[in-house]
Amino acid sequence: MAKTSTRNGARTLQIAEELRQSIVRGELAPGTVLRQEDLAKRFETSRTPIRDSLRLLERQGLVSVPTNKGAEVTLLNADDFAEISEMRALAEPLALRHAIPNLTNRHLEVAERIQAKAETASVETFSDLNKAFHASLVAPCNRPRLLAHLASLSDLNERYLSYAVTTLDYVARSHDEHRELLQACFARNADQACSLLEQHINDAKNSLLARMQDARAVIHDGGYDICPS
Amino acid sequence: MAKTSTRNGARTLQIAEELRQSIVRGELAPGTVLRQEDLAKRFETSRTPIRDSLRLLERQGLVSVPTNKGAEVTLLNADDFAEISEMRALAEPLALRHAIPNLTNRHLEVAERIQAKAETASVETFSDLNKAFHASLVAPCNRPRLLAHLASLSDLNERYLSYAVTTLDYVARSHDEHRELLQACFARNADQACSLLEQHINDAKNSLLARMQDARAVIHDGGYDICPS
DNA sequence: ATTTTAATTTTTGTATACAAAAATATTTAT
DNA sequence: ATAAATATTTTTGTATACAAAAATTAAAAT
Repeated sequence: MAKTSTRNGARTLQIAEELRQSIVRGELAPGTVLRQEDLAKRFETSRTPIRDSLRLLERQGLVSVPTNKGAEVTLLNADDFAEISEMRALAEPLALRHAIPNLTNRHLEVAERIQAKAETASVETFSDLNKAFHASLVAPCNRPRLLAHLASLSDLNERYLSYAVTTLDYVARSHDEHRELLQACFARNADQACSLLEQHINDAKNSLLARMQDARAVIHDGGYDICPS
Repeated sequence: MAKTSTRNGARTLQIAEELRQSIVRGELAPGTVLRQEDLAKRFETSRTPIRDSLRLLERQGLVSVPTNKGAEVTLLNADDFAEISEMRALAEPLALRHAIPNLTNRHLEVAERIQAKAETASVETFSDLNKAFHASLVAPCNRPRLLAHLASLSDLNERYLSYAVTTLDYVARSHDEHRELLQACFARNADQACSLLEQHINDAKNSLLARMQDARAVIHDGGYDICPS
């Protein structure tokens, strides 16, 4: 929270990153209105870098910044999650297909290590490591725009994971699927790897959508948003 | 250029839009450094809204805004164009598939009218109408994130089109493909429409890549960027 | 003459002050 | 008491001033 680095320019990025984590981890609930003055106080700075940070977060789809109104942490809902999953299921296998010819064993060992860590990790760090695992496999695809697109989708996905991964049945299956995917990558079997990845993303979608349906049924029947606050 | 509306907040969006057009149309060449003070003078405002605008354009991938350095109109190169085309070839047929069940004849007539206009349009307005045609077909897909993604890719694509569409052989083929695509949509033949759309995007990619190769060979053999300025 | 270093200028980042819009509270009329 | 209108407060948008970083120019050393 405190001002650790006073270097010019870096501050804005630092604030954006801290806010990003707060949002992704759910500390800043969906629908929360972010007052510029409050944030300025929290980060011991003026409103100018705060406004810059909010623009960066808007680009990542984590807040909406309507003119003349307070910025708002974007809401989560089932349709949105389904859409994000659909886009990932399309784009990530493409990236993996291009990455596989460039994947060295070193790359795969890094992915393996991340996965091992994820399997013993707490619920809080799971979604972070899950994201890192996916990123590590597609990283060598040599397509910066595609990677940026996936990173953005991955961040959005992480938010939903943090919210919905409270029971561990999905997590166990996810680990199995990651292991299987790793095997296909080690074998450099592009078709199988891409197919497994697509399935994995769709599995996650279906599991979480089912959970969201349940949660909705319990909390408020008619509503739609997870956290209308 | 002049201040037409002084309403609070709207100014930033207006500036961003005007800059966007300048960049997409090529009036602001790739690699051009954008000085905040210069832009402030041009738009008769202060640097604050200029900085906001630059952030918005950064989100659209039209400028890069490194800290403590001047913002720069992003460069164009063949790899980048190929990547953008690849992403469009994947995402746009998906959107079309979801749109077709919702496509009314009204929608298609609008698309037809845009296409008719495009066929008699000047080179300057062609890329604009081309973008509008594509947008009109996928609009009813009911997936806001996917549409935003496509809009962003479409803007980037427009830049390349503006640069490379100087001869009209590609334009003629593009018109044919658009007409064929429209027929498939009128027939509500989703498979055919999606396949035609994918082909159309790949055709455009190959045509323009070939042109870029030629241009490169003429202007500077070793280089890569179209406009290294 | 060339390279390195230092001084200067330019440009961006941040803080603060003021203006415009939105939200809230108050008053007034019914 | 309720609803509409008005006044007040709060909050965002913009302009300006100052600080820090980068770029440029000038000077010095080799």
